[in-house]
Parts: sequence; structure tokens; C-alpha cells
Amino acid sequence: MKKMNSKKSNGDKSFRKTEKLRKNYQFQKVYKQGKSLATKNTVMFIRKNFKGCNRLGVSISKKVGKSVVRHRLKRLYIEAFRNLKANIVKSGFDIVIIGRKGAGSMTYSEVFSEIKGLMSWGKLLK
RNA sequence: UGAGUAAACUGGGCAGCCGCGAGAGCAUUGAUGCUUUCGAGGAAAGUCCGAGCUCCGCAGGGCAGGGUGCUGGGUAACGCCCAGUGGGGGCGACCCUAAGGAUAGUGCCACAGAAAGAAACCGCCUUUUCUGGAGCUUCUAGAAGCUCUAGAAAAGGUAAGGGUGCAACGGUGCGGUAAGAGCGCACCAGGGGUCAGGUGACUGGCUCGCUAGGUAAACCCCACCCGGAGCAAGACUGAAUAGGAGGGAGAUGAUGUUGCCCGCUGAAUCCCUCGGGUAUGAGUCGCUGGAGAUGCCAGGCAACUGGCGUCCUAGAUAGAUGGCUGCUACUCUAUUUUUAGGAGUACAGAACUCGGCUUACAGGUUUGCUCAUAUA
RNA sequence: CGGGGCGUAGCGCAGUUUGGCAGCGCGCUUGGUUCGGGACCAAGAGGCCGCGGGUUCAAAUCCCGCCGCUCCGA
Repeated sequence: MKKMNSKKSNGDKSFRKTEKLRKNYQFQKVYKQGKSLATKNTVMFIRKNFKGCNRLGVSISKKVGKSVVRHRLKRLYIEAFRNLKANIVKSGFDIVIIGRKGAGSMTYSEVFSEIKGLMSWGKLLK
């Protein structure tokens, strides 16, 4: 992965405001109509949005830890999503990632492999 | 050198790549794109105090209610800070201290103890009466009187003693007395008066025998302070506390103004329930230049204040500070004893802004002072 | 941002107003009863009263500062 990142040729690794889920109703739609996948530390909801781009929302409950722990975990999820964007084949999906109770102690490599596994389970990766 | 005490600072470093937010400039109808600059803390935390700012039919009165509580300063203000005073702890440097009033009143002080607050009880002493015993004297020879002693009753004196208890009516000693008592004296503890010093808390001297427990972080009294709500405050726009339906209250006063009353205000209003979601399931402003930071000089023991110069240092809104790599610093671990490998890097994330307090904090640096030991 | 409630035995709760013995029910242990078990009877163990200070002779209770859980309102 890291070697691929250093190449120039692969796609956009940015993460802009338009790729974020920002409103509560957007989250509620994904919860109600989406498909859910779960591991021990992470839950992922996936729903088609018919808009031609993939959007991400992250939600971490207060049970995970203090403010520093929650904030750091959210950044790790976004970083993992950003580094996996080039490998996503399908587009037009809303994705919501939820951190569960033990997720606060994970490192970046654990988060990355967890998100990668969930995405390939959801058939978003090639 | 070791132990301790007080205070200040730091909060891994350097380089590279990818990514995020904001400002400015350029391009662009715009969304955006490019360049460049800046981008978490000492506690940003807890939300415990104090203010600025904004609104509430001006902020008026009374009663409640709340807070503070040695003195003097500082400050925009404070429950904060500084300098002192008293008390307590430590050999010491130093630390802790809600520290006004207990003769304004009320309450409480379990168990024990005579008694937990001003009085009774036991006891001690004196006098009188009665009863018993011993001794002496008189004499009519078994009675009287006197002295001593034991017991009971009555009248009085006293607060020394009473195994308790956290606490017992100032303490110890000598004198004194029928027995006793600050009744008198010496020393000690406290209190009143007066004089001196100090702005003051208070300290020191002299003098008065003046000495009725503790608890006010129990009610309370005294002195001082407090209008309420909070940036989801509030303002603006292109309908913007939208516009609707049903029920109820309302000039006999709704509503608002802290709880209550008075006073003020004064109605297409107010309260409840249901349903609805607009052009973007709103946006912009408030939103960061301020009791700002820093250097020098002056005043002050200090907190702090004044003058001059320099600087601009986060402004998000599902909420920007992250990830990876290399070298290095520190800690841990197993192998090895020399290097290499692995894991980890304190507490913790701005949300209107300041001044404080409290709490959390791996490791490191510096300075002042104290004690002990050694050497000179 | 503002406000309220609760932390006591393994579990569910009293006691806090008015300071002085830490209690109740279920559960647990031992013994009895029964052929055995349950039920019943008798005895017993189990507590830093969330944590740290302070006031007081004495604190679960009063005061101050923290920690955790939980519920409202805008």
C-alpha cells in the first residue's frame, strides 16, 4: 500500500467537505435503508445514494473514551478511507463507520486492515 | 554528597512525502484551481467563583433566599493575589489555618457520672434536741452534772472532696478557717481598665482577684455584597420567534419583570395538543485587536501600577492540528553481553472572550534556602 | 450552556432531616428435621457507608474538593 501511495499515477487522495455526510437526516437514511457489516470494534453501514460519488460519515459514541480518544479514532478512520479510495471500484455509496466500545486502543495499521476487510466484504473493493 | 523545602521553566528533536481548516493574492459567471502565510494547552479539562458583552416593558420598595467573614493593600471585579497579625505543626528552611459574635436569645452535649450549666445530692463543719457507750466529780448510793465519742433528726455554713467523662465552675504550693472558699500571698493561664507603639489586626508595660464549660462547617445575631438569563445571548436577510387546525385562559388584567406581595407594563395576546418543513432540513454577522503579549525605565517590601518602544499570535460548525518513513532522546521487554530486534512515549483537544481557583500530569532543567555528614 | 438525582454486605434497599448500636429482605456457610431433596427451625460469617481533606469529644449523617452512573431543559 505504502509503495503504491508514493506513486504519482494513482488517483486523488484528498478528502473534501462534499465527500462528508454532514447532516443528521443523511445518517438516519443510511441507518434505516443501508446494509450493515460489523467486526468486534467497528460497524459499517452502506447505502446507495445515486449521486456518482462516495461519501463517508463517522460516528463514535461517548462510551469509547474521552474526547481525545474519540477524536483520534475518527481521524484514523478518515485516514484509512482516504488511503483506500483509489482501490474502490464502485461509486455512488454512502458509508457510515461507527466505533464500538473497544476501538479506542487500536493503532492505525489495525484500523486500516479492519476497514479494508469490511470494504471487501461489502464488495466495494475489486 | 545525602535528605528536605519553596519557586520558575519545559512538555522529545530534525528532515521528507501524503492529507485537513482559515486569511490574503491571482485565475474564474460560480462551484473550484494555483501560490503563499498561519493553525491547540498549561492545564484548552472540571464548570467552582468573578467580570466584559448581549437581551429582558430600567434595574423601584418590602419579606424571604444566597454568598462572604482576622487586618491593610492590589484589581474591572472576586470566594483570587500580595504583605502582615493570632493559632497549630516541624530541629529548621517552611507549611496549614471558613480565624466576626457563646453576658442577644434558643437548641444539643449519647454512654458514664452526684451534676453537662448554675442548682440540687452525697460528704465536711457548727449549734440544738434525743438515744447508746466510756471516763471524772458530787452525794441522800443510784441518781445528777461535766468532758469525750458513736448514731438519728432539725436549723445553718461551705463548694475543698465525690471511682465518671472529650470536657466538672481557673491550676499548683503555702497560709488561713469550726469546716472551707482568690479569703490572703507567690508563680502560671485567661479577662477587664489604662498608658505607649502601630493605618489596623495586634503587641508590650502597669494595674484590678475580675475568673459561669463546649458547640455558630446547629438555628441565629452583626457587617458587607447579590435584578435575571445566558453566544442555542442577540442582530440582519429574500416569508424567518413562518404560515395552519383543535381546545383553554384573558381589560373582573393575560403576559413579562428571580420565589411571594406591592408597584410598573398593558393585549389581532398567552398556554396546551396535533400536523407541517420552504430556495440551502437555512445563511451571514456576533467571532476574535484584547482589563493583549513582550522589552526597557520609574514607583512600591510585594501583588501591581504608570510611561515609552515593538509585535499581531487558531477561529472550526458532523466541528480543521492527522498518518507514514529515516536518524536520534527516554522507558519497558526477551535474546544476548555487543550490537541488533520488538513495543511504547505524561495528562490531555480551543467552541463568545478574559482574570482566578480546583483537579490530572511520564520524564527533564534551573534557582533560592534548611538540616545532616565529609574535606579544606 | 443551565439544572436535578443516586453511590451503604454478593443483589435490591432503609438509616442522612434531628451527629453517638450500621440495619432489613433475598442469597451464602454450619447444624437439626427427611430414606434423600425442597420447605421449615436454630446458629453464624460477610461493610474503609464512592474517594480525599476539614469541623466536632465523636461523621454514613455537617462543610469543602474530586470520581463514577443516570435523568431533564434550551
